[in-house]
Formats: sequence, C-alpha cells, structure tokens
Amino acid sequence: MSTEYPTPATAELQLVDVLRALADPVRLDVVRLLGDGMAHCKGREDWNFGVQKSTMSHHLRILREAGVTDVTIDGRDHWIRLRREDLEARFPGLITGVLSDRAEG
Amino acid sequence: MSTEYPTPATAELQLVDVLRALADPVRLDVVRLLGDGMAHCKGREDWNFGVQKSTMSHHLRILREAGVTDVTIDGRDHWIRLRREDLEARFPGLITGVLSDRAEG
DNA sequence: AGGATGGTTCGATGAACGTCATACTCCGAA
DNA sequence: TTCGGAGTATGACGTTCATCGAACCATCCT
Repeated sequence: MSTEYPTPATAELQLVDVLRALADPVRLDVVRLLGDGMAHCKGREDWNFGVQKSTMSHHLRILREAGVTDVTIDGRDHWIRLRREDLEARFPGLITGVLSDRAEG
Repeated sequence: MSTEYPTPATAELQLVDVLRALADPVRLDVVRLLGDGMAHCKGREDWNFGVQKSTMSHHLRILREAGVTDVTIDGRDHWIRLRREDLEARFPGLITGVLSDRAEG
C-alpha cells in the first residue's frame, strides 16, 4: 500500500509561493538533490543537510505545499520527487534556471 | 550627468538572493513592469503599487542589491531596468519563467 | 507484545522581513 | 537663495520564518 500527500494542482501553482519555497539554502539543496528526476527516499545518506529532522520536515512541507515536490508514502518511507514537468508547464524555464546553478561556489 | 548605483557583477549573482528578491508580491509586480526591457522612471503613473514611497524604496533596494535590477540616476530621476541578459546568462530560463506568469489571476 | 526506526507536530525562541511615518539629502525651478 | 519635489535612511512595530528539542504517531522486525 502507498498513499500520497495532498498537493496543489498544476493550474493552482502560485508563483510567489514557489519562489518563496525555493528561496532558502536548505530547500535549494533539496531541490538540487531531486534535480535528477528520480524519487529520493528521505532518511538515506544523501539527505544530510545539517539540520534536525524536525526542521527538515518543515522544509519538505513548504516545498510540498507550494507544489514544488511530490511525496509518496510507502510504509515508513517517504519518497520525494520534484514536480519538474508541472513546474515547467506552468512557469517555463524557471526550474531549469534554478538547477543550472549547480556549478559554482 | 548621470551616476549609477553599485550592483553585483554577473558572476557574483547568488541564486538564493535573487530568489528571495523575487519572492514578494510587490517586487514581483515591479519585475513584471520592467519585463518589457525598457528603463522605467520611478515616480511615474505606472509605479503605483499600493505602498508608501519609503516601502517602495526598500523593495527597489533589495532588487538592486540582489542584482535583479539596474539603477541609473539622472538628476532627481531614477531609471530602473531589469538585468535580463545578466540573469539569463547566469541562470538560464529563470527570468523567462517568472515573466511567463503574466496571464493568470 | 515490545522495541527500534522513520516522520510529524507542537511550543518556544531569536532573527529576518514588510510596512509605515518621520527626518534627511539632493536636485531643479522660481 | 529659497522652495518644493523625488528619493533615501532611520527607527519602530507587528508578523512571519528557520531552528531546535521533546512529545507523539505509525510501521517494521523480533
């Protein structure tokens, strides 16, 4: 069995909410991790961003409620995915621009 | 005579700062106004966004310091311009995605 | 059943933010 | 040189936000 979290429909995505969700270092790191298009399971090695789990939970909620991510619950595991196609359909270029920032310090 | 405000170089643009600058309704409206590529003079009719002038000054400072806009001072007039090419060079697609949101409520 | 594990929720706290009114600076015109 | 207008800087105020620890919930394994 697997459930899903409620998340706004593509047409309901609000630009301000999306931008606010992206405008944080931790959340930006999460988005970059999800940039490969795969669903990533929380609680794995690659999820260590230097914050407590309650804080991470908070960040993931913001991303989800803004419609940036998708969450599928499978038992104790939460699989997070970037809603790249939806974002691209709604705000063409935006996510590409965000992810293009990989190579700098 | 005309001076300019200091503004970060293209290579120094920080994604988080740019996103934070864009993640506000008033500033988003400003960016949309500047979306035509022209330099707009503050204090004209089209600059009425329902906030006091000190608040608007604050918002314009944030946009400028993040590198989203350019300001040229000519006497008492301040001409604001969107740094579209620079942003496009640094984060390809981002600004296009933001400006593509024109047509919705 | 019981314990360990993966996530969430709930205060609390300190920092950052948006807003405004006021005071100030600078320029141009009378 | 004096006055008014355009814009900035400062300080205050209330709100939102990121962060954490602790309590809680659900699931898997023994």
